Amino acid sequence: MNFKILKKSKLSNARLGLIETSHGVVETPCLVTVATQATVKTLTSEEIEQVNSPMLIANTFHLHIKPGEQFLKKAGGIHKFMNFNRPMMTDSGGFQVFSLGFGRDHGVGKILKQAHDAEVTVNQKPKHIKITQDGVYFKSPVDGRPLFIGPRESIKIQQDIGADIIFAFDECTSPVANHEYTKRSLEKTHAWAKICLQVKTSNQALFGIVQGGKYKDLRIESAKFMASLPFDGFGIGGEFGDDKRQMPKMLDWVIKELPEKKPRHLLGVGHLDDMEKMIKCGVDTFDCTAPTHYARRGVAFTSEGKLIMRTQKYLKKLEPLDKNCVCQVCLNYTKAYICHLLRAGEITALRLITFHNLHYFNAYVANIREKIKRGEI
RNA sequence: GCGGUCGUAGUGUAGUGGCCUAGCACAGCGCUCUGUGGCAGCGCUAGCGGGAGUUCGAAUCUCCUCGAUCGCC
Repeated sequence: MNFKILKKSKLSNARLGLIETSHGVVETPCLVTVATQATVKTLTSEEIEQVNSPMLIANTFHLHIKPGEQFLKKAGGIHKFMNFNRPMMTDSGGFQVFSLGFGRDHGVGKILKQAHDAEVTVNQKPKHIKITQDGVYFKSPVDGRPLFIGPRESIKIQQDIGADIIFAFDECTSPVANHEYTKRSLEKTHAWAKICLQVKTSNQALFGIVQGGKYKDLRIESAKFMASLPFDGFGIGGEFGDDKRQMPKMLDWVIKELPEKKPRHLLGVGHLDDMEKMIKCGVDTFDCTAPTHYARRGVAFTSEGKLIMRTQKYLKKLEPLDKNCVCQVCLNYTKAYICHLLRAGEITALRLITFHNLHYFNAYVANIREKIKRGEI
């Protein structure tokens, strides 16, 4: 992988760049489309290209469970397996330490909407997983058999999967973790980061992940630590405070410490109203489930806002989801048809909305790139 | 015309005298979803066909009435 910076904004920390890999070149900033189980749910790989998704991120934990990295390696790697020839990333499994651990216990996501009673303290242990100095014991959601993933295992799996960019194994901490817990967790994440660098033998790009929760001292410490290591780029993980309006401030703490010449990936954040703020902080790539996840709940993103397509008010609307959109769904199908399909329980509705949402999100980011190009942000 | 069975939210149903200010499912409406769980979670709206009686108390018992359905003439 090679990263080139084409332009730096004079108004903000935003920048235009190119990530070059053996599977092609990606213009940044860009949204990385989520393909956890080697698929963008409901779409074929040909369709992923049609919605202009430049890069995908799959998941180590899920692919380890099925079909297994040994098989993926035999199949010629993930690109060949899923017939997708653009750049790909794999997430390390570190997010599952949170989502299957304290996140599940407390029913919280990585971004808190409001104050929460729960607190993660240093002596607390998650109910369903076990975190040790060496890694994490999970139970397979398929058959309950024990799974162990640490930095060595994660890198090994990611090498076999064969994405262009891989991530160091980390512990994504809960937004309700206190300072002491987060500090201890950070020590593990840092130790694991070094191990990841040591054990990697492939020529894949390896990104270290900055953690530290909402705590300024820890975020800065983590960013400095990761920056001191020979990573090819950086992930910014974990949570962003009790209120996502704080996110730009927290990104500033971190990005200030990261080397300018290397790409920065913001993990798991990217609602439409977040994008410009993040990009102005200097984020190059980011991934988010919103376009695809909302699509499967029947919600379409348009220039008129979020449309809940199941409601009966769309049953008779013989017009496209978005009049300004040029995607194949908007050119060929109506709200009435999509509404009918949703209410009839037909899976094609989910496909059509997924296709449109991704096209819409990708166009939205492309527009932000244009703004940087024109010197507007 | 006679006899039987049955009428509970939009739909399908639970409930056979007090634990029913009537439960559930789907539908409707609203909210949630950010390193992903397609068909989810939470909330709201909405009903005992109508009337009279028995009873301390009726969706539940009695009578009348309306409607559905089956059988017989």
